[in-house]
Amino acid sequence: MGTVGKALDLLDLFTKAQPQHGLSHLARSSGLNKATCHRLLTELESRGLLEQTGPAREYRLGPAVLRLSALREAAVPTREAAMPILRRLAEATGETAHLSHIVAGRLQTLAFAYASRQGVRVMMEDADFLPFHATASGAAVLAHLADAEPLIAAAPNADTLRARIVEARAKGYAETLSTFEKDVNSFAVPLFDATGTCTGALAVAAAAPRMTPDLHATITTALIAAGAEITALWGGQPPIRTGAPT
Amino acid sequence: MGTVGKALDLLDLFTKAQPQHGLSHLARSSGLNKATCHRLLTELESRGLLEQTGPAREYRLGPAVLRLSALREAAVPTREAAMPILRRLAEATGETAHLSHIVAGRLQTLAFAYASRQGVRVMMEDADFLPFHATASGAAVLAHLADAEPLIAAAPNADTLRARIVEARAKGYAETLSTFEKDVNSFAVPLFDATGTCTGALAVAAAAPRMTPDLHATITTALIAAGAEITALWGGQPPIRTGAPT
DNA sequence: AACCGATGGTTCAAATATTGAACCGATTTA
DNA sequence: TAAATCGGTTCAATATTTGAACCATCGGTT
Repeated sequence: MGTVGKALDLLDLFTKAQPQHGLSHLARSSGLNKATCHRLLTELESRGLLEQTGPAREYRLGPAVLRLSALREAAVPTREAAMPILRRLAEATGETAHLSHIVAGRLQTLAFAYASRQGVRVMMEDADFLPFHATASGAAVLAHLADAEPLIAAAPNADTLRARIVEARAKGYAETLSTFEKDVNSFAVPLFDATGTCTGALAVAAAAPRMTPDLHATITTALIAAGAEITALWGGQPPIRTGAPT
Repeated sequence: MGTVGKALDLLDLFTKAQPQHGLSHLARSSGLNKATCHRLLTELESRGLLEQTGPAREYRLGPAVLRLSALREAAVPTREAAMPILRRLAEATGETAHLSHIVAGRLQTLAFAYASRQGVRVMMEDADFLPFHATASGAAVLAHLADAEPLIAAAPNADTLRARIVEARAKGYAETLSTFEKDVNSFAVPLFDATGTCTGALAVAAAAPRMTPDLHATITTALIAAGAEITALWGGQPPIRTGAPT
């Protein structure tokens, strides 16, 4: 792996839960030598991707990332464009909707929306990574990804995951019951870009105790419609169904 | 300069005006060898900071930057927190307000807001860089920056810039008349972080033909108030006036 | 006050990754 | 058809990165 790869890996250590890190801590959790780590950090800092805070000299993400994301959204309005649809989906179903994107082989949460009417909500964190093997979004994506096999095989629950994926292909949406989080039923559809490759997922996470056959139907139909809308908005097209009857 | 610095410099080539670049073009405008450039690009791409588009194989900013910026805003809500104040400032003055931030020795536009009532607006691009020597924001910042001298000396108009800075220190705001853009009068105040260092500027850009003594007064008072508000919001404090009478 | 174990940061020879001219095949232009 | 792009690759020469050991400093214990 090249030097810049190591530097960029350091950025992955910054999360919602841990937005600040000291030098030694970063060196430990990245496996890099302290001196190496320090050099990479200062190099990232000099470009504004990181900054050092007050007297503790901890590192956190810097203001340069704001420019990059503004440019990305201006060039490819992935997030902002999808937000209204996401909000509508949350309202229509009365549950939490969220959008995720495949980034460097991982599933990254991009955005989410709550239904205003519910007191009990399934809470989400954006800017975090979702495990492929334990989420409906993961299954929806794996069902339509080109080389999903290695990812599936690597999962701790490869068998049930495989079953979930087969089901997702058949029904058009993936479903998990209290898998990633207890008492949360999740439903997800894949999203596609202009080349027909699956690049993300749209999901609804519902509180399990509320679930009824009616709500199930409401969610799945609204979800499929919203998914098609976002895919269209991204200039995308669902892939041609292979093996369909003539 | 280290390798990661070169890689990060590549990111600077992506702008609002030029959001996509081919390999050869990037190599040329960065001065890097094509092979080197290609390696750096693929490394950036592997982490999702860049992505390659369709058949032309051009590079553009990737979805990973969205995660970084979401985390940054969650940890340090620079932009979102200031937006309401920025909008209020635009409405109160009837002109265009904008917010910029010092990033790696440059002045980066963070956000802007237009007044709804005006047909003629001073237009802004966010996610771009402002020249220190030709903008009110630049002068406001230089007036309160620790080691501003080298930047001032490097300016093509060091003398008039120096005068503008002295005036900014005295009045509490900086002013430029048709400097950066023709027929635009700009006003700016510095913003400070918790350590008392100047980290950005808040500005109002007004259409020169509209300018009257009344409007001038409206703008400067609203600007100073809004600046103090944002500084306070950022947990900042204006520096202690040195050399003030006892 | 001396000691301990942290912290952030620096040094420099040894090891390793980076570099760049030349090359390739594929398009596009003349 | 030929010349000139384009994106991408190769490999020996080279310059950069690496990491153990080293400071100085801090905060808590004994």
